[in-house]
Amino acid sequence: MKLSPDIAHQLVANGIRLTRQREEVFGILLQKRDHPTATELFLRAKKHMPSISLATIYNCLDALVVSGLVKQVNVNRAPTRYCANLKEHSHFYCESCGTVSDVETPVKKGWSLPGGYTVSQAEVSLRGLCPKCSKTNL
Amino acid sequence: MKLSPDIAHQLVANGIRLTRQREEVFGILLQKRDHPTATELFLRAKKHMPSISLATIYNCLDALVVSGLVKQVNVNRAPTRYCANLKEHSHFYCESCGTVSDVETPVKKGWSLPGGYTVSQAEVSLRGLCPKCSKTNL
DNA sequence: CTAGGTGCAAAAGGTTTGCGGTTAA
DNA sequence: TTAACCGCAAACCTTTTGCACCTAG
Repeated sequence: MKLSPDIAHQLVANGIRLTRQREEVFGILLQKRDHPTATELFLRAKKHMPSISLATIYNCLDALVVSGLVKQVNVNRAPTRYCANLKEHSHFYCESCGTVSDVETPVKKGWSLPGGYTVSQAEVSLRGLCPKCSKTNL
Repeated sequence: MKLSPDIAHQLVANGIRLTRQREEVFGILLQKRDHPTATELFLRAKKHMPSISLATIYNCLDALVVSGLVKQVNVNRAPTRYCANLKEHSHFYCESCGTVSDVETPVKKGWSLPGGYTVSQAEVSLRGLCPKCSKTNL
């Protein structure tokens, strides 16, 4: 997992230390892009680092989010999920199999909002059936 | 609060009973369109119906959401909020004062998603500064 | 060396569940 | 009448917090 240089740079730029735990969490997020929850990350991290604690997972996630390496994704009525894809994209929650996948954002750039609102962040959440489940449900 | 005919029709169409508690919860949602959380709804409902319980608020919300009278709104890392505005719109979360307001959806209809995804629901969540806070922060 | 991070355990919300009594239809 | 619903309390799950020990810089 040769990612230290990148992550180190980003963390240092935000005055945050690089620790083995943060590397581990970030590495997992890069490995399998399935938007795990904090608890899922905890279980996976324990395989390589049995002594890691859930509180540390949350701490690491905060550090990674603050330094812009990771984004939070919220799906209705479900625990927060995390993702390391920083390109502009939307999240698609499959109502059949529950997976969350990145999809191309079906909207054009240039958000103009009447009424004096200053937009700093936009998130598009989609729900429906993923390609796999669309076929199965025929 | 003369809303029984509408709500009754919608509920009955979904095989759900009209109860005083559900009327109360729906009424509150219509009164002050500030996207309250379940706990906020509970506190407001208790003023007119002191014996109502939080579990009932959740039950009522489920019934209202299932029957399409109310929508759920999720803001990152915050409790679920509810809204009775069924027109197409987005939600704007003000990072300064924490209010959630309905705003015109800055995207055009006709979501076309490549790759075989079937979209059943789309939600656009925006974050930033509301008009009031934009002025204050000058 | 030492500020910041880790691990543990306990607490704090938000939400769900089980159950005896109540009520809309 | 009776299936659905209510209120209560306990359970559940995610997330936060406090604190002693540890470690990256």
